[in-house]
Amino acid sequence: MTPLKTRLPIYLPDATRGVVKSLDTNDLLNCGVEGVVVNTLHLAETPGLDYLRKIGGVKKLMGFEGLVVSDSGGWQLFSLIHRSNSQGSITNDGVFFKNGTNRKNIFTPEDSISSQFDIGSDILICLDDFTPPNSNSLRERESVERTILWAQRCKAEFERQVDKRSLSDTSLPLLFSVIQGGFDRKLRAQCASELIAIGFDGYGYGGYAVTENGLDLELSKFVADLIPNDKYKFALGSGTLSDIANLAGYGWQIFDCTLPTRDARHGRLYIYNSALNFPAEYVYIERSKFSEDQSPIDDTCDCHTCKNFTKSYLHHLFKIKDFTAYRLATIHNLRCYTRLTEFLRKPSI
RNA sequence: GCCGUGAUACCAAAGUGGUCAACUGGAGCUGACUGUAAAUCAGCUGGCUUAUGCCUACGGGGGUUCGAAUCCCUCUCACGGCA
Repeated sequence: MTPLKTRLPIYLPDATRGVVKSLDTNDLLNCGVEGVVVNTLHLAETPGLDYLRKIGGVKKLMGFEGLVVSDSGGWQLFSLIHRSNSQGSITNDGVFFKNGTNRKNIFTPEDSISSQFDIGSDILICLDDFTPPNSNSLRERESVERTILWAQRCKAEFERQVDKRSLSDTSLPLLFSVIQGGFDRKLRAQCASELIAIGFDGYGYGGYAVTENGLDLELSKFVADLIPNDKYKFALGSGTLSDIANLAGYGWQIFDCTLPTRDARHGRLYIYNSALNFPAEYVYIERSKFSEDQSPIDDTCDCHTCKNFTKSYLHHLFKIKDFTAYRLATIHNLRCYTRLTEFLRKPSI
């Protein structure tokens, strides 16, 4: 297994379509962001896998040399299917879905893996069967069985692709699978042990871990403990700053979450120390009380935004809806996340 | 001075006899967002108080009517035209 060249824990913002919305790769590096998560399904749609293969993958597309994880695309399909009912269905063969031209497509575990090779990511994720939090036990059981079945097929396809592409041992990407099972610990344990038996480089915390009361911390710990310590532990989709601090304490090492970037675009900015103690106090930058505020968003922050601009200016940019507002806000929120992971990497005294 | 048009809640702007405490924007206030079809979405924004309750409200005053933001008279102000 090729070890990751980065220190852990690490937070990877979501660059679903090959961009962390409103930022370029220089911005990412300046925020201390060392990697991103891209989405297989979205990239397959545009710019397309043929093109990505031709130019040498998404890193070339983005001009980014850092760590790239590709998500399988399963979550999107299920999310779309659940959201807009009857736009698709899930079977053991794969996921059937309708695309923009109303043609019915199937997306299989094999499709997902070969697509991820075209994308050229460092970490590939097996297609898994995502369940929403209100799923019944029958559905959860089905999800676990299918996730295991698909993981086997993904691993087989992974090995096929390695041969086909004549990849050397040093250039092999990592393959992660995802532990499902909802809130049922027996199912989680069963899913984990069967996936571990198949053998992957890392394991993800699957499903929708967040409830009305936020992240289920005890379950997160339980699932982390199911994974051997010589394997990577990826808490998919998590979380808030305080979630990540907690999850890292349980052994989770890799995180991705849309929250900080989306919050930024929606004008909800973080104060580092406050945000660690969830529920956090936020700077809702569009509030009129900031219209003449000459201080930075967070005076403990060393990001480009805080070092150079006042809340007053940010407020103004948001009010006039200039794109720069979203960029500067995203830079700040991301820097909060990298500050946290940098802090968590320090050996505790 | 005469003629015309207009004056609606913080701003803009609907409404021209009852279903209007008043459409809709903006502004404002609270919030939401966790493997991104999200530069998005929700609630509130006259007062008392939280109720299928009362009070005060559509420039001021007066009138018609069972009932007026809506009709009439008058005053004030604004804009346009003619002197």
